[in-house]
Amino acid sequence: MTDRLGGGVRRKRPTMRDVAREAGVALRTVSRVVNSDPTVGAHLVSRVQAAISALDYAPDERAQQLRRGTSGTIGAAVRNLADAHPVLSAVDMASRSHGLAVLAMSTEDDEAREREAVMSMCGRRVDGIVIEPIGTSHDYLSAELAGGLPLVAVDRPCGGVEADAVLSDNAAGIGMAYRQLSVHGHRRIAYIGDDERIFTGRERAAAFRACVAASGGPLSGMVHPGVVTSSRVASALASVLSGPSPATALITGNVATTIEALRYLGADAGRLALVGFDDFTLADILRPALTVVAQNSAEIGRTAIDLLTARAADPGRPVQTVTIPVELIARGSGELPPPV
Amino acid sequence: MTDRLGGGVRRKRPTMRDVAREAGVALRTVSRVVNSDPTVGAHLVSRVQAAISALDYAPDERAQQLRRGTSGTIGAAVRNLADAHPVLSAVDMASRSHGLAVLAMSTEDDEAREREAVMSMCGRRVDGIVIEPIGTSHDYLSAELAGGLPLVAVDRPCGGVEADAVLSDNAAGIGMAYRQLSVHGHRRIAYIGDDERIFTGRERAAAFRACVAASGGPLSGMVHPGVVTSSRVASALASVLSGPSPATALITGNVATTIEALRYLGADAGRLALVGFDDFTLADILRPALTVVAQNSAEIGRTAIDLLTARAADPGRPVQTVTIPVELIARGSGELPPPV
DNA sequence: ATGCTTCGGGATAACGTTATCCCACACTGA
DNA sequence: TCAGTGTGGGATAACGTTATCCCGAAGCAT
Repeated sequence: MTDRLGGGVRRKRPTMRDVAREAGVALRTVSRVVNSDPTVGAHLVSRVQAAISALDYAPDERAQQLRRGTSGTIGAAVRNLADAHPVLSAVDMASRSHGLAVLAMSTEDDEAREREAVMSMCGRRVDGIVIEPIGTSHDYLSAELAGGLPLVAVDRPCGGVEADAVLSDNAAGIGMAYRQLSVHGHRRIAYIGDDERIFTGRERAAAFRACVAASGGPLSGMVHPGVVTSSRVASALASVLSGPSPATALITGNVATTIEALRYLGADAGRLALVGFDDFTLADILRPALTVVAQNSAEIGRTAIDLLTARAADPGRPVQTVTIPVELIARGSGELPPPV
Repeated sequence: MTDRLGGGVRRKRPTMRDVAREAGVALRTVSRVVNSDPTVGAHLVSRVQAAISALDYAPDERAQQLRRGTSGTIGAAVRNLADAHPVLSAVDMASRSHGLAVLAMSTEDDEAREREAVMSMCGRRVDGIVIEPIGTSHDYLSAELAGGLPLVAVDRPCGGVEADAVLSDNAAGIGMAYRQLSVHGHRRIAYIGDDERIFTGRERAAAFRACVAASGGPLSGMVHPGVVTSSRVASALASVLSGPSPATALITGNVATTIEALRYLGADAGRLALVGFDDFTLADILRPALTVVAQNSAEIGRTAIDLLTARAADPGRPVQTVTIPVELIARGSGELPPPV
């Protein structure tokens, strides 16, 4: 397990002391040159720089961090590193523009893993954490938060602790999807999505129920939240499409569900109107092309970093939840008419 | 730019010294308890642990790293954090099982960015680096490599320096694709892929030419390497499909090309036999489902970490290039017959 | 009772930086 | 010539750990 690297005899790196000796100056002078302190004479500067490049010296950031008290790194605990992750990418970009590096770790949708990752980041004394929370309770973080750790939840709020959050406007998104299908003549609309123990699953399912209630459509047997597995989506879909008055349209609550639904429908995909929550790369290539509610990942990432820096500057500021608008992208599948 | 966080008054964290004072023991004893040194008496251990949890103490890993001389972190410089990145995910998994964390940074296919990212990792004294090289020359790394930095190139080799590498068997993959199309009756097979300045683009185009030569098929106008843009793929495809004897089958050299080709073909996708290099999530949902040459990302990631740890253990070992087999997954698009 | 071993645990010096002090040197003005 | 004034640059003490020593007390045999 913990075999950490370094068995071999890796040549030790030159330190500031070595540079000082090489240049024939004091340690502190090298530090001054490295930090471009203007109080160093020009020819001393060049002598030190010569020594630096002669020895291939590069400062040890860990020592700098330790001394300075700041790490220049923010942690990003995301659900998954394998799938496309536009938010992580946006976080990376925004961080870079602040001179910060991103320590990305995946939580694999596992509560223990999440905790492990976050604690490891704390141990590394990151200057802040962006988290896509998976666990329902994050009170293990309360000590850190009380200590002033800037933490921003993305996509879902943290449970049990007060923390800044950036969320998508789930209710509005479901509303857009529902309206689009209604406008195109659908009355019997079904929803399949994530487990309601998950925040987004809960919000989206609730929003869907509200839409149905508001429009007076049929509700019973039309809402299928639950863990997203191939078989569960398949059976939910089968039940929704069978019986005397089957659904003519479907809203899927996340990418995984959308894909499983498409897999199940196969060549019959064109028979059922479909709007998926969340966009993905190939949605425009499918036949019919997929109508989606797209989240603004770039904006989410940027906002997360903004909140992080704001809290770092003022740990006492009130906790804030920012909701980012979503957008309906009509590509065809959501505009299919109901069968006559 | 470099505004680093920390403007606010973040409460300072408890240190080992604080714990020692709280528990009424010596500093060193706390360290012993933290590192579970067996030479500490049981009741002292519990007293120290009580103090630790009373103060919410967590050791500063940076100080540990500084003192121990090893960082427990490996850097991963990958082209892109936004797209699906199964190799990064595999690297993350494999690292975790070694007790290592992964510092992931994206290079955005930019040579300067790559250098910046790698140098930043070196400054953080990572124990090793996994890199998906983008630049053609990596001699800025020669000093680090000479110093014993374990570095493994993934997907493409580094240029100008000797370093371990894990590559996919590009030639075999193109061979499989070509054979599959031949077996299904195609004679006029075209190839569109990445720029030949890029290693994989070069290897795959060369392998394709070799296949054509070996089978005695037509070559002229059939090979289109170049930068992958929507317009270039479109015009290449148009040229390949026009004229008196158009191609009846196509091999695409990477995911981006595959997707652009599908976008261009639109509803006509079923008319052209197609095999894509590299698999992706929705390939099985397309109509017709896409036949691909799949790389073994999990194996690539695992092997990279293996090479890394091996070099860390023995910096003097010979540089090694490992080739990972690829696999043809027939889903339909590559098994379409030529039009009669 | 005394000498020897064993073993728990405390000072203290690193690790590679930066920040605080403080001194030595040149320069100016009377 | 001497006091006053910057000013470049060197010792040295942190930052929060761990490793090396070393000491005091207890256990054992004689």
